[in-house]
Parts: sequence; C-alpha cells; structure tokens
Amino acid sequence: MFDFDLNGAGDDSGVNGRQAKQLPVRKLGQFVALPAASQQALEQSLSARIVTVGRSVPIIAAGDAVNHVFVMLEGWACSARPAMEGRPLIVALHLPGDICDLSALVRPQADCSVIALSPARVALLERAFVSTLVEAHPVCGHALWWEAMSAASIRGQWIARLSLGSARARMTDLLCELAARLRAVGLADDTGFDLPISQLDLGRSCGLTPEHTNRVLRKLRDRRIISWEKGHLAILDRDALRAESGFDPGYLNFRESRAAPDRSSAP
Amino acid sequence: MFDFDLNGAGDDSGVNGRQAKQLPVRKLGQFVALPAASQQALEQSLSARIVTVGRSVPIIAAGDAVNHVFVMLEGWACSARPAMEGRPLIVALHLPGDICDLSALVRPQADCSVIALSPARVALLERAFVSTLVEAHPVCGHALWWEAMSAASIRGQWIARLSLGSARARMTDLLCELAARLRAVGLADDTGFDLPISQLDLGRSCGLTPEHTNRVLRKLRDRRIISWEKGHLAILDRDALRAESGFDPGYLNFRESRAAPDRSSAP
DNA sequence: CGTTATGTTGAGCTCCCTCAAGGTTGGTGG
DNA sequence: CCACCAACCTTGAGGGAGCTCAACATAACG
Repeated sequence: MFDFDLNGAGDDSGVNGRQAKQLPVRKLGQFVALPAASQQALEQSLSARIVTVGRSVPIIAAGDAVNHVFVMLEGWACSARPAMEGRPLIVALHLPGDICDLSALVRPQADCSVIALSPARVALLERAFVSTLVEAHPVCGHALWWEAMSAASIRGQWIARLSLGSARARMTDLLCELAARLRAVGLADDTGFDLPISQLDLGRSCGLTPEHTNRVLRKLRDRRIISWEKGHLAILDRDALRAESGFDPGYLNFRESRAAPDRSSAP
Repeated sequence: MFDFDLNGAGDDSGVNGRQAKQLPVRKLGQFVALPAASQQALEQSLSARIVTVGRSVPIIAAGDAVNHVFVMLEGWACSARPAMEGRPLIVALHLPGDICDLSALVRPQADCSVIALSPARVALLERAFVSTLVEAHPVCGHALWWEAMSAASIRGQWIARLSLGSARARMTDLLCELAARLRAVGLADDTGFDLPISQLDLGRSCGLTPEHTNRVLRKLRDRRIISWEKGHLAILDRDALRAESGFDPGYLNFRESRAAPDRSSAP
C-alpha cells in the first residue's frame, strides 16, 4: 500500500522514539490545557502506525483517497499544490509535532500533496480512531479545532508574507515563524534551530527562485544575522532578523506569545 | 458596542431577507447532506442578531475580544492583517453565505480584522449558540468542519496563486475562484456575477498595486474576455479566462466539482 | 568514483512597482 | 440644483527588484 517503510505498531525506534511522540501532545497543550489522561490517550493513539519516509518521498499525492491524518514526529514535510508549469508550489511547511492535513478528517480525497522535505517519521491516525479518541476525550476535539485554526492562521500569514515585501522581508519573516513554531515544541531556542530542508525548498516556501534565495541568504550571512551550516540555522542577531520582517508572533496563538492584546485599528 | 446599525432580532429587512439566510444553508449543503430539520434550525439561528454595515466599516478589529462568528448574508467582506507599511493586507474574501472567521469559536481574540468591502448584512452567531446547535444537530458540527477545511483549502490556493505566475494569471485565477464560489450559492452563472468591491481591493487580494491592477483588467477587457460595469462582472470568454490561469476548481470541494459524495464522520 | 542534486556566482532583461498627473464618479452641503 | 470634495479609476514614464539563462563548484549518494 505504501511505497515507504512501515514499522510495526508501537514502534519506538529512531532517535528518541518516545520523546518524538510527545511533541504533538506538547503542541496541542499550547492551545488547551490537556489533562494527563487525555495526554496519555493521545500519545498512545500515535503509536498505532508509524512510518519512516525518505527525503522527497510523497506521503500523500493530491487526489489520493485518504482516511487518516499524518502527525509529524521527526523531520519536515510540506503540502504542495500542483502548478501549471514547473514544480509544485509549497503552501505549508509541517514541522515536528504538526498534524499534516486535518482536512482528511472530513474530506475523502486529498487536495494537496504532502511530501517529505527531509527524512521523516510520521504517525498515522485513522479517521475512526480520531473519532473514538475525541468521544472519550472531548477536550481533544477542542484541541483539534485549535490545531485547525492555528494552521489557518499560519496560512493567513503566508498570504500576507507573499502579498507584500521584498525577498529579504519574506525570508526573514519565514525564518522568524519557523523559530517561533519550533520553540513551541522545544526544538528551538534563541540561538537557532535545526533546519533540515534544502535552500531550494526554503525559497519555494516564500515564492523565490533558487538563485535569488541564495543571494538573499548570503546577504543575511554576510551581515552576520544568521549562519546556516550542516542543517543547523544559527540566529546571530535576533533583533535584526525581526526588524527586517516586522515579525509579530501573535498569529501563532501559542500561550507564550499571547501576552497583551494589541488594539491595532483598521483602515 | 457596535459602531454600525443593529437591526432587531428576526430581521427580514433588506433585499430578500429570507433568501439571504438560505445562502449559508445552501453552502453548507454543498459539503454534507443536511436534513430539513437541521436546515431549519440553522436558518433560524441566523435570525438571532443581524447587523448592517457600510462599505469599509471594520466588523472586527484584530485583537478584539470575540465570542461570536459572523455569517455573510449580503455583500462582501475581507479578512485583513495589519502590515508594517501601508494598508492592511487582504488574506481572505468573504462572499455571501460564507462564515467569516470560524477561529472565533475557539480563540478568545481575533487574529485578523474583518472589514466590509461593500455594504453588507451579517448575521451574528454566539459561540454558545453554535454549541447548542451542534449538540442538537451533530451534522451541523460536521458541516462546520467542512466549512473550516474549505476555507483552509482556499487559503492554500491563495498562497499558490501568489507564489507563482504573472499578474494576469493571478487575476484570472482569482476571478475564476470567485465565480466558482458564487456559483455554489447560486449567485453566479456562466455569464458573470455581481462584483461589488473596488478595483483597488480586488487587486490587493492578489498582491497587485492599484495601477497595475487597472492595466491587467483593461487588457482583459480589451481582449473581450471580461467586462466590468456598474458592479457587475460579465464573463465574455470563459475558456480564455480559465486558460490564462490554469484554474482547477477541485480545491473548492463543492459537490458539483467533486466526483463522489462521501459520508465521512466528524471528530 | 561517477552521477545527481544542490549550492554559488554572473549578466541581461522583463515585469511590475513607484511616482506623477489627469479624469470620473458619487456623495454632501450650501 | 449646483459646487465641492473625496474617493476611485485611468494613463504615462522611468527605474529597480527579482526572474531567466548559463556556467561552474560542491556535496550527497549509490
């Protein structure tokens, strides 16, 4: 059925098998307070089926029949829409702890391809399984709404990012978003984070050509704002990075970034 | 509380007051089969509070506390994100029948402003009211998931639209999307639809400056692909319009653009 | 150790933005 | 009813950011 390796149920292989399964729990815990029992149920349900995929492997192809959602445990993936010309367009990045495509819960076929951008481990959650979980733990259903709305909010920011601004602003804004999202699951700190995808895919995520992506990044490195070696992005000047983009983490709606409500006014 | 006119409960004023309330019902019916009883309950709940707003009036400001969702009955609105420089960026267009921002169901404060782009009539649905409705009619809860996933899918297309393509492709793709969405609620046919917003806002919705928007639209008119007068957009050459953009309505997931209906269960 | 994908750098060009200046429309108040 | 104003629409000229094409360097990978 799958063109990638399928490990047995309850697989705890890979680096930190146990820990990886706590990432989604930790992330949903950013939205709603999850009782220990619900956390445990959630974590257990992630063990049912776990798959390992290599880089560039399509996890779902657009149009495929799907009856499960994917939860990222390790590695990065993207949602991509087929384009008229050239490679598919990236419309979302999925980081460890993210649920890939909640639409699979209601929609019989995928509207996006999901492709691994690095080697990845992914948990499969059957639709019926989710229903059972939510029935037993209604707070999980609430958490899933949060997850869905958070993803929608992120897509909103992607639209805003692409609508306006220079290539430099787009790139720095995206890097700030990634740092904030990874921080929420404990995979980033002020000094940086692991960035296991290619420059090419990072550029595609903010609508830039590979060549220009390179130029933009090189300038950021020359100015000692970031460095990027061996799959690790170091943030050398966090303030400068934010200043370039005007990044405001409010839209991510994590607890730590929901401090004071701002009262910005409309036109 | 509101800086716009608030009509009494059960208001049936405006043009076709009754018919307008059927638009959301008709739209949700595109996703799941709604029993007559659920349809009626839904339509009734839309009558609780109805407000009328003028063009450019902010319905919600980003950061506002919200405990209700808005349902468009007449007129158009947009979700906008504050930008560093210049006017806010449009991240979504809300057409009659749409639910403005489902995130209000879980999130205590709005992450986007919602602004009327034309005179509009909007129904307010209290969060508690929605809970009651969903409890009594679980299929409505399912329909809301569909609505949320449809909105997310549309945002995906917006990202793809902005990522690639010429200004002409962006504009024609957006026009195709609007036609398809309006058609789903019976407000468009092959000949065109009412387009009550300004050229400026239409351009902002696909990341173009007002001047260039004008040039793109003029070219489309010169080539007899569209005409746009008095708030009505006429589609003169539907095939050409689609060919420019490579539009594929699949992502909208309406029944008519889908192969087989499904009977999936909601979380 | 070849092969392929990715990273890097350069030159030229194009599409779209910027700035600028009318023209048109709709609404408001005298 | 008309003058006035504020949006919006329209059109032009010029410049620059980023795309395209092309070549090579480097790293990943069997």
